[in-house]
Amino acid sequence: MPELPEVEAVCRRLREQVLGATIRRIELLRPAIASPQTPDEIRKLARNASILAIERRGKNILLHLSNLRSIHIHLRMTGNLYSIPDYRFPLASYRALIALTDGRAIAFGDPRALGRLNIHATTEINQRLGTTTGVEPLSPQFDAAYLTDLARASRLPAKLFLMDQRRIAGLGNIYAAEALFHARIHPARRIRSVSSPRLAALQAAIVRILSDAVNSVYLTYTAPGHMLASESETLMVYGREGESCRVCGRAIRRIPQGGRSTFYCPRCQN
DNA sequence: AACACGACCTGGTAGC
DNA sequence: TGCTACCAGGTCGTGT
Repeated sequence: MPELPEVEAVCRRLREQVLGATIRRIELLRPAIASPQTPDEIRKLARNASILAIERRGKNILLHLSNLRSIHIHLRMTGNLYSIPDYRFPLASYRALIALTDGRAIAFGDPRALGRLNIHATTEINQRLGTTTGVEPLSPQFDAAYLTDLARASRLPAKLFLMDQRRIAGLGNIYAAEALFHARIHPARRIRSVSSPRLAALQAAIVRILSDAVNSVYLTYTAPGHMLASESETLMVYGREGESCRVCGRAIRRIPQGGRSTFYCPRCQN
């Protein structure tokens, strides 16, 4: 579910609420989310550690601990994290609880249970994420020239190119489709064949869409199952198959790409 | 090396 | 009502 803006919102909220807190115990209500690590292992690796920093990298969340280890969480499709005042009455969708010494807890809610929680040495995690997550699209490093270089080196269709976390980290199915609409690029078009001005427009669209979403999502992304409500009105193509394009009026189309649905306007995007 | 595809999970909804 | 089929914001492992 969550793409970069939602994950960023989760991190900001956690920073406000649990930065500096000490972990008393981690309870894995669904042990498989940590596999191959066991609940015992997870408990031992986090015991009595405090949360010194909370970092987002792409869609990954890192809780850096005082014991040189980090809790690595990926929300996948339906995950969410929020601090709760009392962990004695967990919801059925909770997959893990990080109990804090002050009595509160961080709940890892995830109806589909596809999310992940692991703990490793911080250096180890850094190493792994270094190879699996690419540039931060909201960092200064991500400019038109950077995107153009990436594009010229790829043979992928535009949509799949944007979804590849090793190149650009944080775009998912919704924002990739939206960015392509704003840059007027057909999602099936090979990214390397897109003109430089269009790539510059794409870079600008990515930054603008993600920035806007980070700000609006931060206000609304709280309870589980409550995500795109506020922005669904501003989506131009995602989830709008058969509805008319907000720019030209043509019917929005849906095509499969990489096993997922891609939405686009057949007139505006080419 | 660069794909496609199933697996991993649950819940909601459309259609019969 | 109840069943089935399909869909969902992500990633990984395996196969061609």
